[in-house]
Amino acid sequence: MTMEPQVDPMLDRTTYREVMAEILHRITDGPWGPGTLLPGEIELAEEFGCSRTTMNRALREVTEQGFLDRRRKAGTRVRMAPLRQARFEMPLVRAEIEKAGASYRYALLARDSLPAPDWLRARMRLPAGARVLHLVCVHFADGIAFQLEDRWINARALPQVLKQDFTATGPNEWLVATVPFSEVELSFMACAADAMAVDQLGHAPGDPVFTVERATWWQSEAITLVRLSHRKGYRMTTRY
Amino acid sequence: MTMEPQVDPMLDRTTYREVMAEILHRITDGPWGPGTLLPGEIELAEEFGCSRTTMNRALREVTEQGFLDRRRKAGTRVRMAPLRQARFEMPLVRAEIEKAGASYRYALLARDSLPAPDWLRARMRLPAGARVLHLVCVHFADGIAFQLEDRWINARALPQVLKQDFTATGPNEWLVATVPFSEVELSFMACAADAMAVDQLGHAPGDPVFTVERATWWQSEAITLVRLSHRKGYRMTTRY
DNA sequence: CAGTGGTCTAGACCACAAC
DNA sequence: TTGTGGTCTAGACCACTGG
Repeated sequence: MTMEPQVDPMLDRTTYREVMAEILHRITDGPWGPGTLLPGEIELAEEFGCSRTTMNRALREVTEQGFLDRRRKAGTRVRMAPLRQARFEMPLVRAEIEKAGASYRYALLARDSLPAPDWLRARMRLPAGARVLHLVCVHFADGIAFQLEDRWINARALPQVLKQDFTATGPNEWLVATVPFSEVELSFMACAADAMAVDQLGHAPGDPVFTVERATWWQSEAITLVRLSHRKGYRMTTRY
Repeated sequence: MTMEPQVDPMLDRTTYREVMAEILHRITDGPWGPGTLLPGEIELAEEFGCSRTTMNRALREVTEQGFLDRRRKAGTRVRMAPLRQARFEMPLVRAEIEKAGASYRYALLARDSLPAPDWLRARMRLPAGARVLHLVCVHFADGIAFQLEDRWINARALPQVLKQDFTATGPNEWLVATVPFSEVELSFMACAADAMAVDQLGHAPGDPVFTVERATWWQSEAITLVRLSHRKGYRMTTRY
Protein backbone atom coordinates (compact mmCIF):
# COMPACT_ATOMS: atom_id res chain seq x y z
CA MET A 1 0.00 0.00 0.00
CA THR A 2 1.65 3.16 -1.20
CA MET A 3 0.87 6.71 -0.27
CA GLU A 4 0.39 9.28 -2.96
CA PRO A 5 3.40 11.57 -3.05
CA GLN A 6 2.80 14.73 -1.09
CA VAL A 7 2.20 17.84 -3.12
CA ASP A 8 5.22 20.07 -3.43
CA PRO A 9 5.70 22.14 -0.33
CA MET A 10 5.87 25.88 -0.84
CA LEU A 11 9.31 26.03 -2.36
CA ASP A 12 9.46 28.57 -5.10
CA ARG A 13 5.89 29.73 -5.01
CA THR A 14 5.29 33.15 -6.39
CA THR A 15 4.30 35.54 -3.67
CA TYR A 16 1.96 38.45 -4.12
CA ARG A 17 4.82 40.76 -3.24
CA GLU A 18 6.91 39.48 -6.11
CA VAL A 19 3.95 39.83 -8.42
CA MET A 20 3.37 43.38 -7.21
CA ALA A 21 7.00 44.31 -7.80
CA GLU A 22 6.91 42.99 -11.35
CA ILE A 23 3.62 44.73 -12.09
CA LEU A 24 4.94 48.03 -10.76
CA HIS A 25 8.05 47.55 -12.83
CA ARG A 26 6.04 46.99 -15.98
CA ILE A 27 4.00 50.09 -15.26
CA THR A 28 6.73 52.50 -14.29
CA ASP A 29 9.56 51.22 -16.43
CA GLY A 30 8.10 48.67 -18.80
CA PRO A 31 5.55 48.06 -21.51
CA TRP A 32 2.47 49.03 -19.52
CA GLY A 33 2.38 52.76 -20.04
CA PRO A 34 -0.49 54.98 -18.93
CA GLY A 35 -3.80 53.88 -20.39
CA THR A 36 -2.76 50.30 -21.06
CA LEU A 37 -5.46 47.67 -20.63
CA LEU A 38 -4.01 44.76 -18.69
CA PRO A 39 -4.89 41.13 -19.36
CA GLY A 40 -7.52 39.59 -17.10
CA GLU A 41 -6.70 38.13 -13.73
CA ILE A 42 -6.85 34.54 -14.90
CA GLU A 43 -4.52 35.13 -17.80
CA LEU A 44 -2.07 37.04 -15.63
CA ALA A 45 -2.20 34.37 -12.97
CA GLU A 46 -1.25 31.77 -15.55
CA GLU A 47 1.58 33.89 -16.86
CA PHE A 48 2.95 34.50 -13.39
CA GLY A 49 2.39 30.96 -12.27
CA CYS A 50 0.23 31.80 -9.32
CA SER A 51 -3.38 31.37 -8.33
CA ARG A 52 -5.98 33.91 -9.28
CA THR A 53 -6.37 34.76 -5.59
CA THR A 54 -2.75 35.80 -5.36
CA MET A 55 -2.92 37.79 -8.57
CA ASN A 56 -6.05 39.49 -7.30
CA ARG A 57 -4.33 40.56 -4.12
CA ALA A 58 -1.33 41.89 -6.00
CA LEU A 59 -3.52 43.89 -8.36
CA ARG A 60 -5.64 45.15 -5.49
CA GLU A 61 -2.65 46.50 -3.62
CA VAL A 62 -1.16 48.13 -6.71
CA THR A 63 -4.57 49.72 -7.24
CA GLU A 64 -4.55 51.00 -3.67
CA GLN A 65 -1.22 52.61 -4.37
CA GLY A 66 -2.94 54.59 -7.07
CA PHE A 67 -1.49 53.11 -10.24
CA LEU A 68 -4.41 51.11 -11.56
CA ASP A 69 -8.07 51.58 -12.21
CA ARG A 70 -10.22 48.48 -11.98
CA ARG A 71 -13.81 48.02 -13.03
CA ARG A 72 -15.88 44.93 -13.48
CA LYS A 73 -16.29 43.96 -17.06
CA ALA A 74 -14.14 46.88 -18.19
CA GLY A 75 -10.98 45.32 -16.86
CA THR A 76 -7.84 46.73 -15.31
CA ARG A 77 -6.26 49.80 -16.79
CA VAL A 78 -3.11 51.78 -15.96
CA ARG A 79 -4.02 55.21 -14.62
CA MET A 80 -3.19 58.07 -16.93
CA ALA A 81 -1.87 60.16 -14.08
CA PRO A 82 -0.93 57.89 -11.20
CA LEU A 83 -2.90 59.72 -8.56
CA ARG A 84 -0.45 59.87 -5.75
CA GLN A 85 -1.88 59.80 -2.32
CA ALA A 86 0.18 60.89 0.59
CA ARG A 87 -0.39 59.42 3.97
CA PHE A 88 0.13 61.62 6.94
CA GLU A 89 0.19 60.19 10.38
CA MET A 90 -1.51 62.46 12.84
CA PRO A 91 -0.09 61.38 16.16
CA LEU A 92 -0.89 62.88 19.50
CA VAL A 93 1.26 65.95 20.01
CA ARG A 94 2.73 64.32 23.05
CA ALA A 95 3.93 61.33 21.03
CA GLU A 96 5.25 63.60 18.31
CA ILE A 97 7.30 65.62 20.77
CA GLU A 98 8.60 62.69 22.75
CA LYS A 99 9.51 60.82 19.60
CA ALA A 100 11.75 63.73 18.70
CA GLY A 101 13.54 63.20 21.98
CA ALA A 102 12.21 66.32 23.64
CA SER A 103 10.45 66.60 26.97
CA TYR A 104 6.74 67.23 26.88
CA ARG A 105 4.78 69.69 28.98
CA TYR A 106 1.16 70.72 28.79
CA ALA A 107 -0.65 73.80 30.03
CA LEU A 108 -4.29 74.80 30.05
CA LEU A 109 -4.81 78.48 29.34
CA ALA A 110 -8.56 78.85 29.26
CA ARG A 111 -11.67 76.82 29.89
CA ASP A 112 -15.19 78.06 29.26
CA SER A 113 -18.59 76.50 29.02
CA LEU A 114 -20.96 78.46 26.82
CA PRO A 115 -23.74 78.20 24.25
CA ALA A 116 -22.29 77.50 20.82
CA PRO A 117 -21.67 80.69 18.86
CA ASP A 118 -23.37 80.94 15.50
CA TRP A 119 -20.28 80.38 13.37
CA LEU A 120 -19.54 77.19 15.28
CA ARG A 121 -23.09 75.92 14.95
CA ALA A 122 -22.90 76.47 11.23
CA ARG A 123 -19.47 74.93 10.92
CA MET A 124 -20.31 71.81 12.91
CA ARG A 125 -24.00 71.41 12.08
CA LEU A 126 -24.95 71.92 15.72
CA PRO A 127 -28.56 72.34 16.86
CA ALA A 128 -29.63 75.67 18.29
CA GLY A 129 -28.86 76.16 21.95
CA ALA A 130 -26.19 73.47 22.09
CA ARG A 131 -23.74 73.97 24.90
CA VAL A 132 -20.05 73.67 24.18
CA LEU A 133 -16.83 73.62 26.11
CA HIS A 134 -14.11 75.91 24.81
CA LEU A 135 -10.52 75.12 25.71
CA VAL A 136 -7.24 76.76 24.90
CA CYS A 137 -4.03 74.99 25.73
CA VAL A 138 -0.36 74.87 24.83
CA HIS A 139 1.98 71.97 24.25
CA PHE A 140 5.65 72.53 25.02
CA ALA A 141 8.70 70.73 23.69
CA ASP A 142 11.71 71.14 25.96
CA GLY A 143 9.98 74.05 27.59
CA ILE A 144 9.38 75.93 24.36
CA ALA A 145 5.86 76.37 23.03
CA PHE A 146 5.35 73.93 20.19
CA GLN A 147 1.67 73.93 19.46
CA LEU A 148 -1.31 76.03 20.44
CA GLU A 149 -4.59 74.16 20.66
CA ASP A 150 -7.92 75.92 20.39
CA ARG A 151 -10.71 73.40 20.86
CA TRP A 152 -14.48 73.29 20.99
CA ILE A 153 -16.27 70.23 22.34
CA ASN A 154 -19.94 69.53 21.95
CA ALA A 155 -21.24 69.12 25.52
CA ARG A 156 -24.61 68.08 24.20
CA ALA A 157 -23.09 64.93 22.77
CA LEU A 158 -20.60 64.51 25.62
CA PRO A 159 -22.16 65.78 28.87
CA GLN A 160 -19.39 64.20 30.93
CA VAL A 161 -16.86 66.55 29.35
CA LEU A 162 -18.05 69.34 31.63
CA LYS A 163 -16.77 67.41 34.64
CA GLN A 164 -13.28 67.12 33.23
CA ASP A 165 -10.96 69.93 34.21
CA PHE A 166 -8.12 69.23 31.76
CA THR A 167 -5.50 70.82 33.94
CA ALA A 168 -3.26 67.77 33.97
CA THR A 169 -3.78 66.22 30.55
CA GLY A 170 -5.02 67.66 27.28
CA PRO A 171 -8.49 67.15 25.88
CA ASN A 172 -7.12 65.23 22.92
CA GLU A 173 -5.92 62.35 25.05
CA TRP A 174 -9.22 62.29 26.88
CA LEU A 175 -11.18 62.35 23.64
CA VAL A 176 -9.34 59.55 21.90
CA ALA A 177 -9.90 57.39 24.93
CA THR A 178 -13.55 58.32 25.25
CA VAL A 179 -15.25 58.86 21.92
CA PRO A 180 -14.96 57.28 18.53
CA PHE A 181 -15.59 59.17 15.31
CA SER A 182 -17.25 58.26 12.11
CA GLU A 183 -16.49 61.33 10.07
CA VAL A 184 -13.44 63.53 10.00
CA GLU A 185 -12.70 66.67 8.07
CA LEU A 186 -9.09 67.75 8.07
CA SER A 187 -7.60 70.92 6.64
CA PHE A 188 -4.12 72.36 6.40
CA MET A 189 -3.59 76.04 5.81
CA ALA A 190 -1.35 79.03 6.37
CA CYS A 191 -2.75 81.69 8.68
CA ALA A 192 -1.50 85.03 9.90
CA ALA A 193 -0.47 85.06 13.55
CA ASP A 194 -3.17 86.51 15.79
CA ALA A 195 -2.72 87.90 19.29
CA MET A 196 -2.86 84.47 20.87
CA ALA A 197 -0.22 83.09 18.54
CA VAL A 198 1.95 86.10 19.26
CA ASP A 199 1.64 85.69 23.01
CA GLN A 200 1.95 81.95 23.21
CA LEU A 201 4.04 80.84 20.27
CA GLY A 202 6.40 83.77 20.05
CA HIS A 203 5.34 84.78 16.57
CA ALA A 204 5.43 88.36 15.34
CA PRO A 205 2.00 89.75 14.46
CA GLY A 206 0.99 88.60 10.98
CA ASP A 207 3.67 85.91 10.78
CA PRO A 208 2.77 82.87 8.74
CA VAL A 209 1.48 80.11 11.03
CA PHE A 210 1.04 76.55 9.87
CA THR A 211 -2.41 75.56 11.03
CA VAL A 212 -4.31 72.30 11.14
CA GLU A 213 -8.04 72.27 11.57
CA ARG A 214 -9.85 69.07 12.37
CA ALA A 215 -13.56 68.55 12.79
CA THR A 216 -15.02 65.23 13.87
CA TRP A 217 -18.50 63.76 14.03
CA TRP A 218 -19.87 60.54 15.39
CA GLN A 219 -23.02 59.24 13.79
CA SER A 220 -23.86 62.65 12.39
CA GLU A 221 -23.42 64.32 15.76
CA ALA A 222 -20.68 66.91 16.14
CA ILE A 223 -17.95 65.95 18.56
CA THR A 224 -15.18 68.47 18.38
CA LEU A 225 -13.53 71.15 16.32
CA VAL A 226 -9.91 71.97 16.91
CA ARG A 227 -7.38 74.40 15.47
CA LEU A 228 -3.74 73.60 16.00
CA SER A 229 -1.31 76.46 15.43
CA HIS A 230 2.36 75.61 15.17
CA ARG A 231 5.52 77.36 16.09
CA LYS A 232 7.64 79.20 13.59
CA GLY A 233 9.32 77.08 10.98
CA TYR A 234 7.18 74.00 11.59
CA ARG A 235 6.92 71.60 8.68
CA MET A 236 4.70 68.62 8.36
CA THR A 237 6.69 66.03 6.48
CA THR A 238 6.14 62.55 5.17
CA ARG A 239 8.16 60.10 3.09
CA TYR A 240 7.12 57.15 1.01
CA MET B 1 -29.08 7.90 -9.23
CA THR B 2 -29.38 11.01 -7.11
CA MET B 3 -27.23 14.05 -7.08
CA GLU B 4 -25.89 15.34 -3.82
CA PRO B 5 -27.68 18.51 -2.92
CA GLN B 6 -25.72 21.55 -3.95
CA VAL B 7 -24.03 23.43 -1.19
CA ASP B 8 -25.85 26.53 -0.11
CA PRO B 9 -25.30 29.36 -2.53
CA MET B 10 -23.95 32.56 -1.03
CA LEU B 11 -27.11 33.66 0.67
CA ASP B 12 -26.35 35.14 4.03
CA ARG B 13 -22.64 34.71 4.04
CA THR B 14 -20.75 37.05 6.24
CA THR B 15 -18.71 39.45 4.23
CA TYR B 16 -15.40 40.87 5.34
CA ARG B 17 -17.01 44.30 5.30
CA GLU B 18 -19.60 43.25 7.84
CA VAL B 19 -16.90 41.70 9.96
CA MET B 20 -14.86 44.90 9.75
CA ALA B 21 -17.80 47.02 10.80
CA GLU B 22 -18.47 44.84 13.83
CA ILE B 23 -14.81 44.80 14.82
CA LEU B 24 -14.59 48.57 14.54
CA HIS B 25 -17.74 48.87 16.58
CA ARG B 26 -16.32 46.68 19.32
CA ILE B 27 -13.16 48.75 19.36
CA THR B 28 -14.61 52.21 19.26
CA ASP B 29 -17.82 51.65 21.16
CA GLY B 30 -17.66 48.21 22.64
CA PRO B 31 -15.75 45.89 24.92
CA TRP B 32 -12.43 46.02 23.07
CA GLY B 33 -10.86 49.09 24.61
CA PRO B 34 -7.28 50.17 23.97
CA GLY B 35 -4.79 47.45 24.83
CA THR B 36 -7.24 44.57 24.58
CA LEU B 37 -5.84 41.31 23.27
CA LEU B 38 -8.22 39.90 20.69
CA PRO B 39 -8.96 36.20 20.29
CA GLY B 40 -7.07 34.42 17.54
CA GLU B 41 -8.23 34.40 13.95
CA ILE B 42 -9.63 30.89 14.07
CA GLU B 43 -11.67 31.56 17.16
CA LEU B 44 -12.99 34.83 15.77
CA ALA B 45 -13.82 33.19 12.46
CA GLU B 46 -15.90 30.60 14.28
CA GLU B 47 -17.68 33.26 16.30
CA PHE B 48 -18.48 35.31 13.23
CA GLY B 49 -19.38 32.30 11.14
CA CYS B 50 -16.89 32.96 8.40
CA SER B 51 -13.72 31.40 7.11
CA ARG B 52 -10.38 32.25 8.55
CA THR B 53 -9.46 33.85 5.22
CA THR B 54 -12.31 36.30 5.51
CA MET B 55 -11.51 37.08 9.12
CA ASN B 56 -7.90 37.62 8.18
CA ARG B 57 -8.81 40.13 5.54
CA ALA B 58 -11.12 42.01 7.88
CA LEU B 59 -8.44 42.19 10.57
CA ARG B 60 -5.82 43.20 8.03
CA GLU B 61 -7.89 46.12 6.80
CA VAL B 62 -8.75 47.30 10.29
CA THR B 63 -5.03 47.14 11.04
CA GLU B 64 -4.31 49.23 7.96
CA GLN B 65 -6.72 51.81 9.28
CA GLY B 66 -4.51 52.10 12.30
CA PHE B 67 -6.62 50.52 15.03
CA LEU B 68 -4.85 47.23 15.57
CA ASP B 69 -1.37 45.98 16.11
CA ARG B 70 -0.65 42.46 14.90
CA ARG B 71 2.37 40.28 15.57
CA ARG B 72 2.93 36.61 15.03
CA LYS B 73 2.72 34.64 18.18
CA ALA B 74 1.90 37.76 20.17
CA GLY B 75 -1.54 38.06 18.67
CA THR B 76 -3.75 40.99 17.76
CA ARG B 77 -4.01 43.91 20.13
CA VAL B 78 -6.01 47.14 20.05
CA ARG B 79 -3.72 50.13 19.65
CA MET B 80 -3.45 52.33 22.72
CA ALA B 81 -3.68 55.50 20.67
CA PRO B 82 -5.34 54.73 17.35
CA LEU B 83 -2.70 56.33 15.16
CA ARG B 84 -4.78 58.35 12.81
CA GLN B 85 -3.47 58.62 9.34
CA ALA B 86 -4.87 61.04 6.86
CA ARG B 87 -4.71 60.34 3.19
CA PHE B 88 -4.24 63.26 0.88
CA GLU B 89 -4.63 62.90 -2.80
CA MET B 90 -2.10 64.97 -4.66
CA PRO B 91 -3.67 65.44 -8.05
CA LEU B 92 -2.23 67.41 -10.91
CA VAL B 93 -3.08 71.08 -10.48
CA ARG B 94 -4.89 70.97 -13.76
CA ALA B 95 -7.19 68.21 -12.55
CA GLU B 96 -7.73 69.99 -9.25
CA ILE B 97 -8.77 73.19 -10.98
CA GLU B 98 -10.96 71.60 -13.60
CA LYS B 99 -12.63 69.40 -11.02
CA ALA B 100 -13.71 72.58 -9.24
CA GLY B 101 -15.41 73.64 -12.45
CA ALA B 102 -12.96 76.38 -13.30
CA SER B 103 -11.05 76.88 -16.52
CA TYR B 104 -7.37 76.07 -16.46
CA ARG B 105 -4.55 78.10 -17.93
CA TYR B 106 -0.83 77.68 -17.66
CA ALA B 107 2.05 80.08 -18.14
CA LEU B 108 5.80 79.65 -18.08
CA LEU B 109 7.60 82.55 -16.42
CA ALA B 110 11.22 81.48 -16.47
CA ARG B 111 13.39 78.69 -17.77
CA ASP B 112 17.09 78.34 -17.05
CA SER B 113 19.66 75.64 -17.42
CA LEU B 114 22.49 75.94 -14.91
CA PRO B 115 24.83 73.98 -12.64
CA ALA B 116 23.04 72.97 -9.45
CA PRO B 117 23.54 75.52 -6.68
CA ASP B 118 25.05 74.20 -3.48
CA TRP B 119 21.87 74.26 -1.41
CA LEU B 120 20.10 72.21 -4.06
CA ARG B 121 22.91 69.68 -4.27
CA ALA B 122 22.77 69.24 -0.54
CA ARG B 123 18.99 69.04 -0.47
CA MET B 124 18.72 66.49 -3.27
CA ARG B 125 21.96 64.56 -2.77
CA LEU B 126 23.19 65.64 -6.20
CA PRO B 127 26.76 64.99 -7.36
CA ALA B 128 29.06 67.94 -7.92
CA GLY B 129 28.73 69.64 -11.27
CA ALA B 130 25.25 68.28 -11.96
CA ARG B 131 23.31 70.39 -14.41
CA VAL B 132 19.73 71.28 -13.59
CA LEU B 133 16.81 72.93 -15.28
CA HIS B 134 15.08 75.61 -13.27
CA LEU B 135 11.48 76.47 -14.14
CA VAL B 136 9.01 78.93 -12.76
CA CYS B 137 5.41 78.76 -13.86
CA VAL B 138 1.92 79.74 -12.83
CA HIS B 139 -1.35 77.86 -12.93
CA PHE B 140 -4.52 79.89 -13.31
CA ALA B 141 -8.08 79.06 -12.35
CA ASP B 142 -10.61 81.12 -14.28
CA GLY B 143 -7.86 83.54 -15.17
CA ILE B 144 -6.76 84.12 -11.59
CA ALA B 145 -3.40 82.89 -10.38
CA PHE B 146 -3.95 79.77 -8.32
CA GLN B 147 -0.57 78.22 -7.80
CA LEU B 148 3.01 79.27 -8.36
CA GLU B 149 5.38 76.45 -9.24
CA ASP B 150 9.12 76.73 -8.68
CA ARG B 151 10.79 73.59 -9.97
CA TRP B 152 14.26 72.14 -10.33
CA ILE B 153 14.85 69.12 -12.54
CA ASN B 154 18.01 67.03 -12.55
CA ALA B 155 19.21 67.14 -16.17
CA ARG B 156 21.90 64.64 -15.36
CA ALA B 157 19.24 62.00 -14.74
CA LEU B 158 16.93 63.30 -17.46
CA PRO B 159 19.00 64.74 -20.32
CA GLN B 160 15.96 64.91 -22.59
CA VAL B 161 14.40 67.50 -20.30
CA LEU B 162 16.65 70.18 -21.81
CA LYS B 163 14.89 69.74 -25.14
CA GLN B 164 11.47 70.38 -23.67
CA ASP B 165 10.42 74.00 -23.73
CA PHE B 166 7.39 73.75 -21.42
CA THR B 167 5.65 76.71 -22.95
CA ALA B 168 2.46 74.79 -23.68
CA THR B 169 2.20 72.32 -20.81
CA GLY B 170 3.72 72.27 -17.37
CA PRO B 171 6.69 70.17 -16.32
CA ASN B 172 4.58 68.17 -13.94
CA GLU B 173 2.50 66.61 -16.67
CA TRP B 174 5.62 65.83 -18.63
CA LEU B 175 7.32 64.30 -15.62
CA VAL B 176 4.49 62.01 -14.59
CA ALA B 177 4.35 60.71 -18.12
CA THR B 178 8.10 60.28 -18.38
CA VAL B 179 9.69 59.22 -15.11
CA PRO B 180 8.63 57.07 -12.24
CA PHE B 181 9.82 57.64 -8.69
CA SER B 182 10.81 55.34 -5.94
CA GLU B 183 11.15 57.80 -3.12
CA VAL B 184 9.15 60.87 -2.29
CA GLU B 185 9.52 63.43 0.45
CA LEU B 186 6.57 65.71 0.93
CA SER B 187 6.28 68.70 3.23
CA PHE B 188 3.57 71.19 4.03
CA MET B 189 4.39 74.53 5.60
CA ALA B 190 3.44 78.15 5.97
CA CYS B 191 5.83 80.64 4.38
CA ALA B 192 5.96 84.41 4.16
CA ALA B 193 5.19 85.78 0.71
CA ASP B 194 8.34 86.68 -1.19
CA ALA B 195 8.62 89.02 -4.18
CA MET B 196 7.57 86.33 -6.62
CA ALA B 197 4.50 85.45 -4.61
CA VAL B 198 3.62 89.11 -4.37
CA ASP B 199 3.95 89.64 -8.11
CA GLN B 200 2.30 86.48 -9.28
CA LEU B 201 -0.21 85.47 -6.64
CA GLY B 202 -1.35 88.89 -5.52
CA HIS B 203 -0.15 88.48 -1.96
CA ALA B 204 1.00 91.37 0.18
CA PRO B 205 4.65 91.12 1.24
CA GLY B 206 5.00 88.78 4.20
CA ASP B 207 1.52 87.32 3.80
CA PRO B 208 1.14 83.72 4.92
CA VAL B 209 1.44 81.41 1.92
CA PHE B 210 0.49 77.76 2.06
CA THR B 211 3.41 75.93 0.50
CA VAL B 212 3.96 72.34 -0.57
CA GLU B 213 7.44 71.06 -1.19
CA ARG B 214 7.98 67.76 -2.91
CA ALA B 215 11.25 66.05 -3.65
CA THR B 216 11.44 62.84 -5.65
CA TRP B 217 14.12 60.29 -6.40
CA TRP B 218 14.27 57.28 -8.64
CA GLN B 219 16.62 54.53 -7.64
CA SER B 220 18.60 56.86 -5.43
CA GLU B 221 18.98 59.42 -8.18
CA ALA B 222 17.43 62.83 -7.70
CA ILE B 223 14.65 63.65 -10.15
CA THR B 224 13.00 66.87 -9.14
CA LEU B 225 12.36 69.32 -6.34
CA VAL B 226 9.32 71.54 -6.51
CA ARG B 227 7.80 74.25 -4.33
CA LEU B 228 4.16 75.00 -4.87
CA SER B 229 2.93 78.30 -3.43
CA HIS B 230 -0.80 78.82 -3.21
CA ARG B 231 -3.06 81.79 -3.47
CA LYS B 232 -4.48 83.55 -0.46
CA GLY B 233 -6.93 81.56 1.57
CA TYR B 234 -6.06 78.20 0.05
CA ARG B 235 -6.86 75.17 2.20
CA MET B 236 -5.90 71.63 1.58
CA THR B 237 -8.79 69.56 2.81
CA THR B 238 -9.63 65.91 3.12
CA ARG B 239 -12.52 63.94 4.55
CA TYR B 240 -12.75 60.35 5.72
C1' DC C 1 9.55 25.07 20.59
C1' DA C 2 5.04 26.01 19.97
C1' DG C 3 1.40 29.40 18.90
C1' DT C 4 -0.17 33.07 16.02
C1' DG C 5 -0.43 35.53 12.02
C1' DG C 6 1.04 35.42 6.84
C1' DT C 7 0.14 33.58 2.63
C1' DC C 8 -0.94 30.25 -1.29
C1' DT C 9 -4.23 27.22 -3.70
C1' DA C 10 -8.26 25.51 -6.30
C1' DG C 11 -12.79 26.04 -6.95
C1' DA C 12 -17.02 28.46 -6.79
C1' DC C 13 -20.75 31.91 -7.04
C1' DC C 14 -21.93 36.70 -7.26
C1' DA C 15 -22.48 41.58 -8.89
C1' DC C 16 -21.72 45.05 -11.75
C1' DA C 17 -21.38 47.20 -16.12
C1' DA C 18 -20.16 47.42 -20.98
C1' DC C 19 -21.81 45.89 -25.21
C1' DT D 1 -26.17 38.98 -22.20
C1' DT D 2 -21.75 38.01 -20.87
C1' DG D 3 -17.19 39.00 -19.35
C1' DT D 4 -14.47 40.84 -15.64
C1' DG D 5 -13.42 41.81 -11.13
C1' DG D 6 -15.15 40.89 -6.09
C1' DT D 7 -15.33 37.78 -2.60
C1' DC D 8 -15.99 33.36 0.19
C1' DT D 9 -14.39 28.70 1.47
C1' DA D 10 -11.60 24.85 3.24
C1' DG D 11 -7.31 23.27 3.74
C1' DA D 12 -2.46 23.67 4.00
C1' DC D 13 2.37 25.03 4.94
C1' DC D 14 5.39 28.67 6.37
C1' DA D 15 7.79 32.23 9.23
C1' DC D 16 8.33 34.92 12.87
C1' DT D 17 8.78 35.49 17.69
C1' DG D 18 7.39 35.26 22.59
C1' DG D 19 7.97 32.47 26.46
